Amino acid sequence: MIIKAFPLKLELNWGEDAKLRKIKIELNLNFAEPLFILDKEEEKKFLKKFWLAFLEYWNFKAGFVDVEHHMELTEFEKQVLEETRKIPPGEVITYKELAERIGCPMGYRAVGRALARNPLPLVYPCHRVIATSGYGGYTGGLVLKYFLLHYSK
DNA sequence: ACAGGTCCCTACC
DNA sequence: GGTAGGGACCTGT
Repeated sequence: MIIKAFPLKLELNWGEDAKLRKIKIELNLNFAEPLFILDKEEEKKFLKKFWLAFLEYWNFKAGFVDVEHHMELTEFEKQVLEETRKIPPGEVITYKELAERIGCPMGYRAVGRALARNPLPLVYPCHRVIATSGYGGYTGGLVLKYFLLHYSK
């Protein structure tokens, strides 16, 4: 399923259990395109769920997209992602700060690695974690990270 | 064993 | 005083 919420393009993968597995996110500046593209008719019911949660985030009513999902990750990785949800919208913390918050002060590098594997951007707002020296990295590209931080929160 | 979405101290300019 | 280089730290494959 593809959703085009200008200037974002989201590609969503759902499990048979109707839980979200993966989001691929990228910038898409072509606005003359259909908003939703469903692979199968039965995806309609997932779409509604997601779209409502997405709008809450998009309209600054929620700090992240709160939707049912399933992830195959280690405890450490889950802990890292969970911690990103505690960062208030509009604020950022560093990889090091996040490492300290989960009680692993020397693990900032492992934190970066865990964030790089985040299968659900926006559901876990990993874009709010930056480097002490600047923006750090983002799997969807730094331009996207910059956009999310400054125009979306 | 190696690779990271890092950090920080050290040179050098 | 800015920045390039390198070693150290931690986790997952």
